[in-house]
Amino acid sequence: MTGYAPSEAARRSGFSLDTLRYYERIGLLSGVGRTSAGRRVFTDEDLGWLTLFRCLRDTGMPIAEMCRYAELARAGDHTTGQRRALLVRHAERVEEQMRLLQRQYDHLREKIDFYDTLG
Amino acid sequence: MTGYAPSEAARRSGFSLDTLRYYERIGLLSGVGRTSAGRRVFTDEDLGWLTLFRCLRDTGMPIAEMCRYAELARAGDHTTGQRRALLVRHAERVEEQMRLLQRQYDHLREKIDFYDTLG
DNA sequence: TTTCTACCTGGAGCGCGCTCCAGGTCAAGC
DNA sequence: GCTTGACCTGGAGCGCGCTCCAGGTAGAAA
Repeated sequence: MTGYAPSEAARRSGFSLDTLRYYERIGLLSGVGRTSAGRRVFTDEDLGWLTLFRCLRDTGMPIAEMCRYAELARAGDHTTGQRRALLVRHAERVEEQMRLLQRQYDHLREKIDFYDTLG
Repeated sequence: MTGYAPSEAARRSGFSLDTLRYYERIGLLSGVGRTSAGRRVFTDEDLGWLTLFRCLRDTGMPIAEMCRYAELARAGDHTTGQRRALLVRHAERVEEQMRLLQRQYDHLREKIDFYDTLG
C-alpha cells in the first residue's frame, strides 16, 4: 500500500490541499494516516474515495449527502443496499440534470443561430 | 403588449418574487414598468429576458456575465457581434460541462453496477 | 548552522446567489 | 369603515463550499 503526500494526493484527485483538509475535518474523509511528524499520508484507498467524491461533486451531489454515503460505507457491509439506493436516486437526478442541460443548450444554440442570421 | 403582475411573472419564469426584485436591483433586468401605485408590471419582452436568464443560469453562467450581456444589448445594435461571441464562448463551456457530466454519470452507473453484482 | 519548504492546526473570512424581514402602501371585498 | 392580501423598499442574513491566515514544526538542502 503506497503512501502519498498531501500535495501528491491533491494533484491526483484534483482537490486543493485546503479542500482535502476540509473534507477530513467534516468527517467526509476519515482515518487518513499520519507520519510521526503529524503529516498526512494518503493511501490508494483514500485516493479511491477522492475519485468517488470527485464524481459525486461533479454531478452535483451536496456534501451532506456524500457524508451520509461515507457513513453508510463505514457502518459495514449490511448497508450496501442503502448505498446503492442512494446512488440510484442520485443517478436519476443526474439524468434529469443532463436532459435540462441539453434542452437549454439547444436554446442557446438557437439564440446563436439567430445572431448568425443578422449577418 | 400585455402586462403581468409579479406573481404571474414569477410563475411563468420560474424565478421567485425575491429573485425578480434582486435581478432588477443589480441591474440585470431594467426598465420594468410600474403601476401608479408603484407595483411592477412585466411585459412579454421582460418575460423574454427572463427566459434567456433561465437558460443561461441553468447552463451555469455567472450572474456577472449575464449582466455584461444585458448591458451590451442595452448599448444597441452595434454590440451584436460581442453578444454572439459571449454566447459562443459560453456554449463551448457548456459542451465541456456536458462531456464531464456524461463521463461522471458513466462512472456512477459503473459503481451502481458493481453493487448489483454483490447480489 | 541557518534557511527553506512542505506541511500542521484552529479559526476566520469570502463569493455567490439568493432569501428573509420590518415596516409600509394601496385596492378590493365584506 | 375595516380587513385582507398582494405588493413595495432598504437592508440584513443565510447556506454552501470552500479558501485564507497566523503561528508553528519537522526534515532536507546549502
